[in-house]
Amino acid sequence: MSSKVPIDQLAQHIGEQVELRGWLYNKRSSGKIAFLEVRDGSGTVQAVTVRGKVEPATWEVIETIGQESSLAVTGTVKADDRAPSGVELVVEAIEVFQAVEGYPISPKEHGVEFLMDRRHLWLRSAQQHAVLRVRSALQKICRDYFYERGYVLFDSPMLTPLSVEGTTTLFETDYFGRSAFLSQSGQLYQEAGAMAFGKVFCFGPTFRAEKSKTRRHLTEFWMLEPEIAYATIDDAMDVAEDFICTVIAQALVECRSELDVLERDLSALEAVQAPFPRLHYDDSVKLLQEAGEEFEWGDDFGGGHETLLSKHFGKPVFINRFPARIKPFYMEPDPERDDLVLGCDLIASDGYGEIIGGGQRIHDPVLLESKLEEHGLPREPYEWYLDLRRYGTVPHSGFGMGLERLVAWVTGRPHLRETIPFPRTIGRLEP
RNA sequence: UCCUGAGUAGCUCAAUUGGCAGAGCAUCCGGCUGUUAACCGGAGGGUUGCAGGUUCAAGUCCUGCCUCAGGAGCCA
Repeated sequence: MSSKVPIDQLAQHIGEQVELRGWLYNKRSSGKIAFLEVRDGSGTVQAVTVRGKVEPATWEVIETIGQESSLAVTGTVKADDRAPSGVELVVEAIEVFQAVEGYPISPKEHGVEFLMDRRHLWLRSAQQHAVLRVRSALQKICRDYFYERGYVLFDSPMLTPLSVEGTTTLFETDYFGRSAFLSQSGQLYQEAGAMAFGKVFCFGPTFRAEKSKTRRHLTEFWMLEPEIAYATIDDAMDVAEDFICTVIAQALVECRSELDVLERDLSALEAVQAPFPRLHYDDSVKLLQEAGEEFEWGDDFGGGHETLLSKHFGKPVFINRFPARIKPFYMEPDPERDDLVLGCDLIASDGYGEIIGGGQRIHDPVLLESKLEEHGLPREPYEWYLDLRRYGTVPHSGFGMGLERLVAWVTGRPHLRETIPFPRTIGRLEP
C-alpha cells in the first residue's frame, strides 16, 4: 500500500512507494522514455516512465494526456542528479481523473492581457505560485510580529458612513437607502481600539476609487494598520523600523525556495538593516533639488522622487515632518513649526516606493474640531471620533503598510497585479 | 482626464521604398531510452482591431473610432 506524500516532502521518502495526486505541468518524451512534470500545489517533481516497464494502457495514457490533466501517480521515489529537484518518481501506475486537451497557457511567453484574462489559471504557473506563497507567508509573519508583542487584532469595518481622508475618491454603495462607502483605511476605528486595548492592529482589504493607472496601484488592496496609545511619531518610526527589519529577515529564511524560483537578488533584501535614515522633509527637498529635480517645498513626492531618495541611501528611508496642507486633517501639528505635521512615510529600497505612511494623531479635542472645520468636513459623522478626545485622550500614533507593495518588494515583482490572487484595477474587475 | 506606445495564425512576434502575409511555439501525423521551456521531419491554421479614404496596388499612407500597455495627476 503506497502512502500519499506531498511533493515537497519526497526527499524524506527515498526508496518508498508513494502516491502523488496532482496535475500534469509539462511533458517531455523520447520515444521509449517519458518525463512527466507533475505538480500538486506543494511543488513539482519529474516522474519517469520507460516503455515496456509499465502496462501498455499506462504508456498509452502518457502518450496522449495534455498539460494540466488531473492525475494520481504511483511510483517509487529515487534520488537522481539528472532530475531538476534532485528527486524523481519511477512510475508504476497512473490514474487519470481528467485528460485535458488545449490548456491555454503554454510554457512559452504570453502577453499581460492574455494572462490577466486567465488569471484563475495563470496562478498555477511556477512564478505566480511562488509570489502568492510569499504573500501567504508574509501575512503570517506580519500578524505574528504584532501578536508576539502584545497587540490585539481589532478589525475595522469595511462599510463606513464617512471618508477617512476627505479628498480621496471612494467607492459608494447603497446601504438600505442610505449612502455608504467602502473603507479606504481602518485607521479611525483603530484609534478607538487603541484607547480600549492600548495596542491594536487591523489587517484587511481597503478600497480606493482613484483613477490611477500605474504598476504601483490597485483599487482593492490589503493594509496592515497598527495603532498605539501613549506613542509619539518617533515611537511609531521605531516600531515601523523594527517591524520591517524583522519581517524581511524572516522572509529571507522562510521563503528561500520561492525567492530562488523568482531569482530574487537577495543582497538587496539583506541590506535592510536598522537604523534607517530619518530625513526631515526640508532636507529631502534640498536633496531632490541638488539632484536636479524640479521639486518645490510643499510638493508631494512622485514615483520618480521616491526612487531617487531610496537609491541615494541604498536602504529604506523615513521622510518625516510633512507640510500640513498635503496631509489629512487628523495629523498632529509639529510643535516647532506650525506649517508642518508629525507625519512620516517609509520608502522601500530598490525603487519600490512608499510602503508605510503614518504619524502622530491629534489628541486635543479643540484642535481636532478646528481642523475638521479647516478641511471643510461635516462635524456630525465625526462625533464618535471626537468622543475619543473627550474621554481620556492621550497622544497616540500608528501607521499603515500596503501588503501588496511589501510583497512586490520582497519578491522583486515589477507590478502589483502579480502580488494578489485576483487584482482589481481601473479597467479590470474580472476574473 | 492628459501624454506616449502597441494591436498581423490559438500564443509570442517578423514582413525592406506601398508590390505574392511569414517564423517559432501550441495542435495533428511520424521519429527518437535521460529529457530540463527537450529535439528532428511533415501537415492544417489569416476578414492584418473596427469604419471610411488615397492608389493600378495598402499589414504598410491619411481620417475617425475601439481595446490594451505604462507614465502623469492621486496615493499604500
